[in-house]
Amino acid sequence: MTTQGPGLHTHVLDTLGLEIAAGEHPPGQVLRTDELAQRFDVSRTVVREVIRVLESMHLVESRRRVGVTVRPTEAWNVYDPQVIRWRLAGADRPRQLRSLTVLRSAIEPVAAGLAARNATPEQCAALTECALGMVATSRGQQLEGYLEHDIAFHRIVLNASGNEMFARLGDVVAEVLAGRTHHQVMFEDPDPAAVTLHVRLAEAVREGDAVEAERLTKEIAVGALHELDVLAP
Amino acid sequence: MTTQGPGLHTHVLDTLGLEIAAGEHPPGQVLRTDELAQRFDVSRTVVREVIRVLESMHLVESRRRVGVTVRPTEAWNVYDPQVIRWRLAGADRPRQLRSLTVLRSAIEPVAAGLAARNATPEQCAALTECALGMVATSRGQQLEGYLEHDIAFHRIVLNASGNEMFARLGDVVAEVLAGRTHHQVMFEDPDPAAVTLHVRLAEAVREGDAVEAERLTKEIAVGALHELDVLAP
DNA sequence: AGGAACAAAAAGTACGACGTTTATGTCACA
DNA sequence: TGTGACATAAACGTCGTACTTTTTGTTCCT
Repeated sequence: MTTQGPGLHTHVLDTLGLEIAAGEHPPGQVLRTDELAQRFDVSRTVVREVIRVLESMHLVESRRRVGVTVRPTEAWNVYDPQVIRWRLAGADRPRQLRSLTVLRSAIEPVAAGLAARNATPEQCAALTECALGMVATSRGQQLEGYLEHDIAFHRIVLNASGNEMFARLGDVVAEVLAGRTHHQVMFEDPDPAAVTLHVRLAEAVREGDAVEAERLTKEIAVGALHELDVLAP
Repeated sequence: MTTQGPGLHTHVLDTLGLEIAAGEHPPGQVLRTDELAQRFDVSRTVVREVIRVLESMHLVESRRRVGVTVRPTEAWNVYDPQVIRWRLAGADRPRQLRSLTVLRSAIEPVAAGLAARNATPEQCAALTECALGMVATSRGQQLEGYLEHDIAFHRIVLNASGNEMFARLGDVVAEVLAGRTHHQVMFEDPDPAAVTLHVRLAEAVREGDAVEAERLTKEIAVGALHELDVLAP
């Protein structure tokens, strides 16, 4: 997936963002707007708009008389879903996947605890449905279907937490889960233990058992971390 | 604080971002680039660049023949420090402060635990120094000095965790702490219990006691949450 | 009523010109 | 030889205009 619809601007932005995230333009390198316009065969107007967006993500910095400088990684807006996507597509996907999974392991247990207190009946029902969907697709190479339910499940938990910051992490989680499924062991069925944990988590949330929900989510998280440890360098 | 240096672009971006974050342009409202150009007395070029940045933050959506539509809050990139600053300056600062504090309460304990394992001697020393600075400024209306040390302290912990996603949350924490200090009880000295907890946390990190570091940070977090509950609606 | 052709509105794109800042080199002077 | 003022040029910043494309509303014909 590149990004969205048509548009000259979109193409240039996506290409440049991908390149920078991949480290093809090391920090400190300067890009000239004229050169970029020539390279992509677009007007300087389009390039400038792209630069402005990249600048708002702190991927580059534009200064007069010097040009557009690529900024070091520490400056990047690493929570921007767009940036995350670019980085996950690049070379250090493993590193990125790991740090995002650690982030999940911090957030999701707390979110699950809150969800147990705040989830609406509709959310509980949807959660149970997702868990059942995971069970149904957990065997026989139905990884795409499983992934879909898995993403939906975690998204519901984050939304049900009632905290806006948690809810907006749904996209990040989706990227992580998708990345994990698509770039690691496509030949194995998901861990049965994880499936069970999700089912029990749906129950705990439905029953309003916050501490159990938090505990189960922590277990899911450590499972995910362990999975990364065995499957990645 | 508006944002950064000079530049026509910066001014328009900041003004519009502030207005949208404040809800002055409700979701669904359409802005026309020509109108904006007229209003700010700048060229359409400048307006378009601003729109593109706003669009990358998912604050607006630009479509042909219809105009620039303001998007609902759920779509916003609420992790973008710029967006956070805009929202914190607006009307629903209390709500925002609360959800950010909950986020902190999820992240920082885990980060502190990691910091206890990974912190370098230099980081430990800096941490202790910050804690001492907090003690020194904890009495006698030195709130600005205290804030400075407090921010530095938490930033070090997040950095020392070794996780990039945690580290990049330093700016958010800084905004929260600053917002809390500047918009609530400026007349009271900080809670002595909190000061003690920070000192003990610095010790725990230095000694590599991860579980104690996590526990102490949780205590700090519940203290902050409680403080919000008594001081805000 | 239904659909197809058409017209208008707004953003998207391009281009060329000029302004502004600032890194850098040069020259004079001590 | 070193230092400071000054000129220069390179890059981005801003502007105005003209043209293109897409979407949408309207009108007219069947």
